[in-house]
Amino acid sequence: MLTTKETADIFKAFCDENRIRILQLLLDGEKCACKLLEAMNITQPTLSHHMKILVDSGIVSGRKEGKWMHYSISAEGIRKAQSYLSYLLSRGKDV
Amino acid sequence: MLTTKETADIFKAFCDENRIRILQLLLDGEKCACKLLEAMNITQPTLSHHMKILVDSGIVSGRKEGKWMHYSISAEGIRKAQSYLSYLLSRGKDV
DNA sequence: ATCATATATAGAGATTTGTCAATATGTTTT
DNA sequence: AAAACATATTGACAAATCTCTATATATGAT
Repeated sequence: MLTTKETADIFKAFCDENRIRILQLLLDGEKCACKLLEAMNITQPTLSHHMKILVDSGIVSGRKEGKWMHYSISAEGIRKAQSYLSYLLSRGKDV
Repeated sequence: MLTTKETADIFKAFCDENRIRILQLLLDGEKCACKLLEAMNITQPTLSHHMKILVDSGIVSGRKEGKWMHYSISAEGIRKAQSYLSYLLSRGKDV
């Protein structure tokens, strides 16, 4: 079971538009930070900032290979978020 | 299909600790704003602010009855968030 | 060793978000 | 109509977040 803060932190990964775009880019598989960077209209340090939030939250996993960082969506992280939502649904009433 | 901003807005509902606590309180069913207020250590305007975010995002639905507002978790809203996560999983690789 | 490249970190400014006190709106009771 | 109560809105301040420039670190190539 997650704490209130842990839960909020996981979902923080999804509440910035640039991070949603990054996830969109990762949908078709692992990508290098440099590829993400050229696809987005932000500076390199800003990308680095967002990748840190995504990785720390467990939603994305990073793999270092030489001087490149390869990022991909982490099924395990997504499932953690999913199970919280299921938990809410399991007892929520309405519609 | 949701826009980037719509997606981010839905998840914004979950990224504040007080809102997670509110959802926790709503787990056992509909509650009046006054009940939420006495269970939480925030002022009435602050609660009102958070309820607006939760309702606007579709995660919670509100029902007015006389002078009371009754809030409950909206299954439909939760499902929208769930389906975005499923979408990420459907193509994400890794673990 | 030096240089070039990829990424991370530090620090500063701008924007957004959360919080409160004060006040407004809407509803019920007297 | 006035008073009492529940909730919403406004406006101000504080804290958190996003973004940038400058710089540091790490790796590979010359």
